[in-house]
Amino acid sequence: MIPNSTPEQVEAAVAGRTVEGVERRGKYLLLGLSGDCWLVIHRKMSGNVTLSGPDAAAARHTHLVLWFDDETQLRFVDPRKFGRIYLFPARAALDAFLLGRLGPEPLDDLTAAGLRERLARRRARLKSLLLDQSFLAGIGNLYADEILWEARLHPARSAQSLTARERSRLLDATQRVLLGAILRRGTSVSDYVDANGERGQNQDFLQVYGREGLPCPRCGRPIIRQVIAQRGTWFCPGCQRVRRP
DNA sequence: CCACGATCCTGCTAGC
DNA sequence: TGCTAGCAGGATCGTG
Repeated sequence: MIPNSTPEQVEAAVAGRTVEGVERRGKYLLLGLSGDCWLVIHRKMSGNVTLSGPDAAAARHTHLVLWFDDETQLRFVDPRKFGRIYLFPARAALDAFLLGRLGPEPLDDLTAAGLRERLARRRARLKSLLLDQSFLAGIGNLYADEILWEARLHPARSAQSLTARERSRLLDATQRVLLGAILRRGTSVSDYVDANGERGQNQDFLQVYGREGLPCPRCGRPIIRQVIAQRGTWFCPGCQRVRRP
């Protein structure tokens, strides 16, 4: 689970250091330690990062525990072991790693002109693009489906086929869906909990994801599920059409 | 450039 | 009740 280091090196690197800052870029959690050392965690499918007291029961599949002076523990628990822990000896090395993998932050760095230029260079289907972290950072399978529903766009539409109006809807939908999910402190469709062990609320507000057969909240047609871009994809065949009716 | 399959793992559940 | 096939919040690599 440590692609660019070893457990021994991680242990040696974190010992005695102070956490000076916590950042996020895409789906990567960045822990800035004293002396320009960076510990980076990606939760992938099933990982959770929590803070707990020293006496809290140890969950199965705990792979990393950071002990702080005040007895607090940061724990990384990941049953499927898809999660990854990286160690970078300097911010420059971390930035180089992220630069090659991540596109702009949808809520911070994305403009209408920026999105237009990025879409113009691509022919892929919208669903594939939204899942592509180098196109936009941080969007996963369920948010991709929710965004495309909100924007009334078919997941198999090709990027360069979008009209200016549709591009605008896509940008608005992306930001609205992500902001809504953040406001509700995340989507716990399964085991996700935040650092305090609290489940999010956004799973109770999903419009299409995981809702095959249920009526579209907008037009009432039953939601359908198809595999698109290798992933389960839920959308409304009534208001998300490849071509206008 | 793009689509797709395989791969890394464990746990849950729908269906028989 | 017990078994098993299928599916799951992700990303990478190789093939065509």
